[in-house]
Amino acid sequence: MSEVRVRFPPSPTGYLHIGGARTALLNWLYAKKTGGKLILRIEDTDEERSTSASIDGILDGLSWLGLDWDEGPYFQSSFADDHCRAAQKLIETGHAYKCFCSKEELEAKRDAAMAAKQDVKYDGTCRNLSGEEIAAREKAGIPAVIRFKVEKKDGVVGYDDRVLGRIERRYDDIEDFVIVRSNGKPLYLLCNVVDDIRDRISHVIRGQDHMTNTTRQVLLYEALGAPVPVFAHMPLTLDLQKRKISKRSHGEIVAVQFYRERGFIPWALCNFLVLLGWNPGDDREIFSREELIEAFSLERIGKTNSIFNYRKDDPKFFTDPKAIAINAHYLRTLPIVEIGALVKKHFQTQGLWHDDYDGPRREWFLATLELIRDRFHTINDFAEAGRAYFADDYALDPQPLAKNVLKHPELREWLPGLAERFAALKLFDKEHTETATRGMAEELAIKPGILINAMRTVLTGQLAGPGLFDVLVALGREKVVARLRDIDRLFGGI
RNA sequence: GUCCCCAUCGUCUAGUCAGGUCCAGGACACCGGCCUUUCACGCCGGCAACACCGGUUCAAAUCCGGUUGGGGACGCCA
Repeated sequence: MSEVRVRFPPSPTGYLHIGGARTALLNWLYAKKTGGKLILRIEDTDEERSTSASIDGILDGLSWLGLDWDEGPYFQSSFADDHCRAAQKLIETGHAYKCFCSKEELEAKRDAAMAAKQDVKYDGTCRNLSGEEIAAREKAGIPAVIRFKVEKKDGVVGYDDRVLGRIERRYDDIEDFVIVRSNGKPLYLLCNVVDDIRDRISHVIRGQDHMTNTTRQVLLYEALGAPVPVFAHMPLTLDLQKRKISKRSHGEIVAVQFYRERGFIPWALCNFLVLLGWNPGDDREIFSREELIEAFSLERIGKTNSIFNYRKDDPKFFTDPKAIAINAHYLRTLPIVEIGALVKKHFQTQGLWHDDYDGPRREWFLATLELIRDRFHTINDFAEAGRAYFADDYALDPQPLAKNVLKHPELREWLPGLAERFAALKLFDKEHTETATRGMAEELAIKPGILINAMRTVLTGQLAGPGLFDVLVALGREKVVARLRDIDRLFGGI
């Protein structure tokens, strides 16, 4: 068995979206699994829509996801000569011909056929022009495209799909498709095959939306005298209305970049994406890289399209709930130093980072992340719901403020009083702060919960959080005392 | 209209190739309970699906046929 070589060939016409990321991921996994190579090739032959910003975005997205490649990025546009030579060869060997039908004519015919609910295949007008007829048209300066000449014969062309099984299509059902534009630029169908041959691609893993391309491309491989690679068509990812997910209709929610901005852990996103249309055959759903590579196989890719369960404007879930759940799982189970590294990056962009956190305060920093991470869903939560641990400009959630603080005006006395007790404590630790708090509640003949819940809200801005006395220790005496003394500011507005 | 693919809980899916161990298993979400000064985590429990109709068989989610439904493709886009 020769070397496995797979490729990811994005067209740089937008950002990397999760469908593309999923394709890249599966190719990457197969390469890793087999010890093969992943080739990255930018398919930029549509010069009008290709942008360099898009190329950067795709490369950034892949890097962020941790999907590395072994060769490339190659640029399809730099192999234009190969593509043209292949087209020329196809004409010379009788596998292709020039077609002088105008775009307008063809469009008119196609529209008419569609309207009449007829088949819309090319009618073969130029298929059998004589040498003289061709010469005459060329002399007259009529622009021509090059079409592939599909053999007129009974039978089928087919391939053995590693996911779907044997796929066949009758020659009769395949029209003479265009492989070179009238401006001389070869089209995707041809370029893609020529590049895959040159790059010695052994397995083509791509979406089911390419299935009709594949049968035509098999014809090209054969005409070009090249071995046909193994194909594996993966199911598509659809939205709740069962439409293909796309930037145009779904916006940022399908962009890898969006998940990066919202505080996703890169591998968590990969883990979620691989489960859309693949499973290991047992009940596992969480995989380390190594585990996933070990478990992966093309045969376990499903045949059924899956739905990306995202509801626009859902107040509770900003994306597919399962994606969030997987991310949250990683957030609370990854080694805390890994979380620390991710939080550091985010804090740096938020102006919350202090170099101390990598130095003398490192232990405190990591312990605090450990304390609060259990109820967070994304890395961004550390700077939002967790802000009070790292800065003084944290927001107070109005709901708990009303419920836990403003409801008890006596807290204007109690909390500063408690602050003084804390200030006087020999040791500011869990045990002593708890004793002081409960002691005061007893003296006041109130439930300790009143003081505890009030403190949680005042000190963290939140309704809920870790055990309060852990919070006190994490914040440290200085901040706790200052925030409790300053209680009046909260009542100022009433 | 033509061609191709697909069809199990709301969603992701196991089971289908080698029919019985499946009155269908897991996960997410949802609902209830335990734990807890709060919330979350964790644990326990619940709700919830074999698209339909025929056929084959002692036996069908599983095999066969049809119907319906969904998706994809039908560009001088990739």
